Amino acid sequence: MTNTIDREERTLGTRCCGDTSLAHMTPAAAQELSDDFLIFGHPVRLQILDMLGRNRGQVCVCDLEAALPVKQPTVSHHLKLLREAGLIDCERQGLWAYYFINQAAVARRRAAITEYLQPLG
Amino acid sequence: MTNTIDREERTLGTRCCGDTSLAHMTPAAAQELSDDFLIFGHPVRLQILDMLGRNRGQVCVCDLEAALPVKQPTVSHHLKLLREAGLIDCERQGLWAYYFINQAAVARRRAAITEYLQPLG
DNA sequence: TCAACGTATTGACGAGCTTCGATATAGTAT
DNA sequence: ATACTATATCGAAGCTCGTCAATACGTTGA
Repeated sequence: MTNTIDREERTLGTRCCGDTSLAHMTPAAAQELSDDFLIFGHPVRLQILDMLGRNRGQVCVCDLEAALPVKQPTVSHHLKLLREAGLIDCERQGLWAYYFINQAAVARRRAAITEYLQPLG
Repeated sequence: MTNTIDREERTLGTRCCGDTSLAHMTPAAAQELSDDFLIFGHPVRLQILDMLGRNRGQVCVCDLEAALPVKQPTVSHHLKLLREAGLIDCERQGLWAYYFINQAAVARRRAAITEYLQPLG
């Protein structure tokens, strides 16, 4: 039986795992990855991405506004965040702005997220 | 060529996609999924989970505190959030509290996240 | 030119999150 | 008992995020 957890020898003032076996992600890597999670951490943004995924290339802001429980400035705000994160792009056509998913960018985020989560469970 | 995007016929005051083709996630589903993302949306929590993943069953709070850029009450706070989310559990042994990952819970979150992201890109 | 329209931006407000000092709780060693 | 230890909780301060009314901007149609 390898890797027996040996807690009996612990004395006060002693750290459990004294050495580098606790080596972990750098704070920078953790920060970057948490940003990857955070951009998906809002229901309105999830719904926007879902709608864009189901209606590729045909969705303008007024459509989103009609389907979402927030007002137009808020929709524009979340669209801007998603655009700055690189997850979506838009194409202006006259008055309308048609939004669509940047599939490559989403795939990259999904890969980073999966790579982190997989070893955990 | 199916699914041609037909933007020429648009007139003012008309929504692009008038019908149910925009059908999307329910707000409740979006809220629940965004919570799944949010619990991973902090660098300290990501580092905690990473350390617990690498040192199964041997990590106590003082170890985490030593490796993280925050003070002990903050570590305890994030541990509590992770515990309430079901992602980790702990086992008290004398003065020490040994934390470990709930692998099944992490796997469930990962499945929900992947199921959402996969169709997008 | 002018009014109506779709979208983006600004500014302000409220809510929630993160952090930490202080303190509480509970186990250990002398 | 007493002093010390490890962890949890409390309370407050600071900060970020989400929201929307008001407004700005650019386009369209008359």
